[in-house]
This record gives sequence, C-alpha cells and structure tokens, in this order.
Amino acid sequence: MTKDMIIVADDHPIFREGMTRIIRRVLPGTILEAAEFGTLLSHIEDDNHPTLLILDLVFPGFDGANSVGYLRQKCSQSAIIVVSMNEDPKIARSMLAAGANGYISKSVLPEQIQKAIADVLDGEVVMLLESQPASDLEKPDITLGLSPRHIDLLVRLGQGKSNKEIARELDISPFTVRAHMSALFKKLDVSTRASAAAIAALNGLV
Amino acid sequence: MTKDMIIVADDHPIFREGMTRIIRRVLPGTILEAAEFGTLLSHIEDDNHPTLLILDLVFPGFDGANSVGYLRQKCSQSAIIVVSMNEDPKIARSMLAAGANGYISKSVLPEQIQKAIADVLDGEVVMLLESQPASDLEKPDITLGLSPRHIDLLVRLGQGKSNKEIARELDISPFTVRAHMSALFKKLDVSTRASAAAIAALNGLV
DNA sequence: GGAATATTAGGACATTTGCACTAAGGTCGT
DNA sequence: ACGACCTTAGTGCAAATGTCCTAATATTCC
Repeated sequence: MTKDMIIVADDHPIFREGMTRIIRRVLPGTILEAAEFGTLLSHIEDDNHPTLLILDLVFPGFDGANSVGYLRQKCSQSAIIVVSMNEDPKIARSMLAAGANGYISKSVLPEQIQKAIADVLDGEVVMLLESQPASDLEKPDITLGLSPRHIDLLVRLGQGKSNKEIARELDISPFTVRAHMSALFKKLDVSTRASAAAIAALNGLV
Repeated sequence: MTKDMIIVADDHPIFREGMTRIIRRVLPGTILEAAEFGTLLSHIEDDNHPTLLILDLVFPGFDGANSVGYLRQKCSQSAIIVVSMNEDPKIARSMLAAGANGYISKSVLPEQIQKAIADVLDGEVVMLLESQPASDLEKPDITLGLSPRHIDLLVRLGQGKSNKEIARELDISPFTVRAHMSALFKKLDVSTRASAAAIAALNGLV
C-alpha cells in the first residue's frame, strides 16, 4: 500500500492552508503545494501520480479547461477537483467536461467540501455551487456552557494529565475527577480524552 | 486574566479556516467567525470587545473605509487588520487612514502573516503587500520527523479514535497500532494520548 | 554488504479510563 | 419552598491504555 499523495494548487497561501487542513480530515498522506502551474507540473513529473489534485480555477500558468484536459490525460488515475470563487454552472460543467472529477465553489462550508472530496475519492463526480445559508456558523466558545470547574478539568486534560494527577492538583478525590470527566464528555459530546483534548487545544485552552 | 477573543470576518469558509489556523499559532483564545457584516456586529454587540479583528476587504455588508471607521470607533481597544486580494497601496493606505492597524495581502506567506499579526498586537501598524517570491515553497509541514504512518496514527488519535478503531481503519493489527503509538509518544515526548491529541490539534492535523 | 529505519505483529502486566449507578451539601432564581 | 444547577464522593466492572519485551520483513543510505 503506497502512501497517498495530494497536491493543492492555488496562488493564495491562506487558501492552501485552509484546504490542506480540510483534506487532512478526509485523506491522510503527503500534501504538496504549488503556487503556480510550473510547480504543479514538476511535482507530477518526478513523482508518481497524485491520488488527488486540488486546482484553483485561476492561478498563474493555469489555462482552465485546457490545463485540466492536459492533467486528466497525464494523470489518468488521479482525482481532479477544481475549486473556485466562481459559481457559474457553465464554467463548472466545462471543467467536468474537460475531465475534472469535481467542481466546488469556495463559498461552500468545510464540512460539505470534506464530503465532496470523499465522494470524489469514491468515484463520484461532484458539482457543488450553492452558497451557504450564511446563518449558523458560529464556533461557539466552549467555555460557554461549561462550568468553571469543568474548565479546570478540561485544561489539565489537554495537558495530558491523568485523573489522579488532576485530583492531586485540584485537591479533590480522583472519584470526583472521574465524575466530572463523565459529565464533561457528555457536554462536549465526546467519549474519549483524546477528542476532548483536541477540542481544548482548538479553543486555546492548552 | 480574561481570555482573548478574535473575530475572523470573510465570506469564504476556506479562507476563514486557513486564517484561523494561522492565528492560533500566534494568539491563543476564542476565535469567532462571521460570513457577513451583520454577524460581525452581533459578535461585538455583546459588549465584549475583541482583541483582534480580521476583516476581508470585500464581504457582504462591509463598506470598506466607512465600516473600518465605524469599527475603530466602536472597538477602540481592538487591533483591526484588513486582509485582501487587492495589493493596491492606495487602498491599503485608505484602510489604515480609516483606523485599521494593519493591511495584509492574501498572497503573503503564512509565516509573514503570523509575524505581521504579532507586530500589530505589539502596537505596530503594518502594511504587507509584496507577493511571495516565485522561488518555490516545497513546504513539508508539521510532520516534524514523523513518518507517514505515524501521521496517519496521530491524525486519528486526535479525532478521539481508539486503537481498535484505528486498527480497523488502517487494516492492521491492534498490536501494531499500540507499537506505533508507543514510538509516536516517544517522538512527541508525551506519555498520554490526550497530550498527543493536543499537539495534533495545535498543528492543524485535526 | 551492512547499518539504520519503517512497518508489521505479538506477549505480559499494571494502570487508567469510561460508564452506570447512588448520594449529600451548596447556591441561585422563582 | 422548590427545582435546577454545581460540586463533591463513592462502588463495581469491563475495556482500553501504556510500557516493557522480542522479532520478522522491507527499504533506504553509506
């Protein structure tokens, strides 16, 4: 089983950063980045075929359908997904016609993008254009809804401490710590310390 | 000591994702997102002022210098940074004139953006327009001496999966997973999954 | 060829974790 | 006073974890 290789091509570093993070949640493997078409080509020259190619519709050296067609022929085994700010169905269809396996608008939510990538990797052809409903994206502050004591616990959990250590540190019984942990996990909707720790870290508690 | 609050306002989820990740490497705290100006306003209505405001130059409801001026007056203590694909110095200067503490082009590398944010938080006023040098980035990222397999493991650990689940998912023996985990923990210099998960999360693997 | 790693697999063993219970004392708002 | 919490503390038990071992392949590097 060879390691998966993914290439993200876009001239905006922040976009690559975000896309990289999204991809990691779907597909483990080596992720290479390219800010221009030449770099992209050099990646696929010396290496084997990428598992997945993420292409911005517009970036230096890239010529839309022509370039997609070229890549499709060169990397017949690769999944090719074009991502763009453009939501014109005509353009989307032309990319798919040129050989892309997917076309995704940049205004789509990460969760939907993840699913779309997974679907493409499963062999589907996906076109995702709708904008989000603009309503409910608030990463709620997890400290809201958590009692002070639970935050004490969560912070220390995120530092990798055991219940016993936490009990000593907070000067309470290990049984109490366990009781707190159970309640905390329910509130966070997780069932392992590892995911709780990840939540803690992602919210700046660690 | 109150926790820092950061708001990222942009109508593109992927951009918010990338920017969020960059910010976390500079400033711990709660990060809220907004896809339109109204959402942004409701965040700051709740009478807590953000430590840092990241604003896309163009997003729904946002009116350039006027909006920046309004925010500057409403949040006198906040650091305001405008980010845009536009690299026109005139526009950049107008934003700074309207009260922004920084103007950063989206084509700037993450490392430079991090530094710029840190500088702004230190009280500087920063204008960063240069595109990256075409000399290329080949950025092997967080992997930090970790083998591909260990990254596979670490990602899933950060998602809160058990050894058994990971074993099934990667189609290897649970014993192998445990062997990998021990080695991984040594490399990361930790002894619990929770702290490993925190590291994974802080490095964008989750 | 030999040394170093990566990946795989297993045994043995103490410790920790996660869950399902019960329960008592405190605070807060109605 | 009552309910709704938070915080504390405990029992019992199955499962998972972490560490210490060995050991076989494969690849890569010198």
